[in-house]
Amino acid sequence: MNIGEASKASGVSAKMIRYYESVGLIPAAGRTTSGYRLYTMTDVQVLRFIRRARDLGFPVEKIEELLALWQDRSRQSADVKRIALEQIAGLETRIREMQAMMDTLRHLADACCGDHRPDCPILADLLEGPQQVDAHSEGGRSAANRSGPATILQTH
Amino acid sequence: MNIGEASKASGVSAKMIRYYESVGLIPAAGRTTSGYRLYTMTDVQVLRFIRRARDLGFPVEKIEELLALWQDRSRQSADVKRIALEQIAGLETRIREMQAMMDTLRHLADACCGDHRPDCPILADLLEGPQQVDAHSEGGRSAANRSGPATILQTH
DNA sequence: ATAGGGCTTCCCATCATGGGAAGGTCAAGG
DNA sequence: CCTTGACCTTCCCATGATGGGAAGCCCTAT
Repeated sequence: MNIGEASKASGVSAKMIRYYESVGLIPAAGRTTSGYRLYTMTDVQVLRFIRRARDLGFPVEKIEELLALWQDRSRQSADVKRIALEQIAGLETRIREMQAMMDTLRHLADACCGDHRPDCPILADLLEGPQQVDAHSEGGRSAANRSGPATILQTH
Repeated sequence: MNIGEASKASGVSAKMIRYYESVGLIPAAGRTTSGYRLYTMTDVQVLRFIRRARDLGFPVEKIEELLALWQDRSRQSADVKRIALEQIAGLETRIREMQAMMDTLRHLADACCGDHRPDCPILADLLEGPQQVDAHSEGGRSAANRSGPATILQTH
């Protein structure tokens, strides 16, 4: 099977298959005499494994561990579960951070009348920083590390 | 004010201040005869604006728009609100995607006994793909584009 | 004068992914 | 046999925001 067919069969782009090979996530594929990579159904299975793990947000580094465990017949399911739980925890953290941003933004957007006038509490907040506007509504400004050294997180 | 002081006063690292200048988010700072950048309190205010917007997850591109609106006295608050709502929508989407991943993972982790034995439903799922295990529990496998061309998203 | 800390620019790395160029290969049809 | 088009190869570049670090200049206090 050429790389294009393996790509279609696995849902992993040819570009990424080469990349995974280059970083050692998968072993170097066999080659034809003319240099074309060759794949077997087993290789495709591995690629599908990788794609599914990526779909669950696992970074390549973790997928390496997962693949190793998969190929280790004497693995302990506890090891797999630990990796999954770590991934869950990471996702949870990032979700919480984004949720905090969203809450703050909603708060601000709600306060902005959004008409032709220039006055805007959103800009005011960005300019002057978090004001204690409203004490009862869940602390007013819990969101997004609004005070302190701000671990800014990747949102793109 | 040197860049170090501006950095401390604004909470933006010197590295990032130079970067923001290089990409045109802020105008080139004044310089001493020896080439040191110089900042005023106004510059620091802009940097703080940027930092707060980053804390809310706005990409630099959007911050450019926000800064332009801020400096436009004839702005319409509707424009600011639109940008904020777009940001909220983007956050919402990413949160939903991650939530779907998390739900799937939790499902799998719950099914994994996590002991010394090698049998592991997590690995089984990654290998064989989404099985219709359980019809009643919210569709069993709604998560993470588990079928179809999978727009894989950045989670790091 | 010298030491130490701050500043400058420039390059590199991240993480996973795509785009594209330049060139070799293969299969089908004229 | 040769051309065409689809496929493959490698290599370089870009993304986005950030940090690390090197080499070298500047400033201030001892």
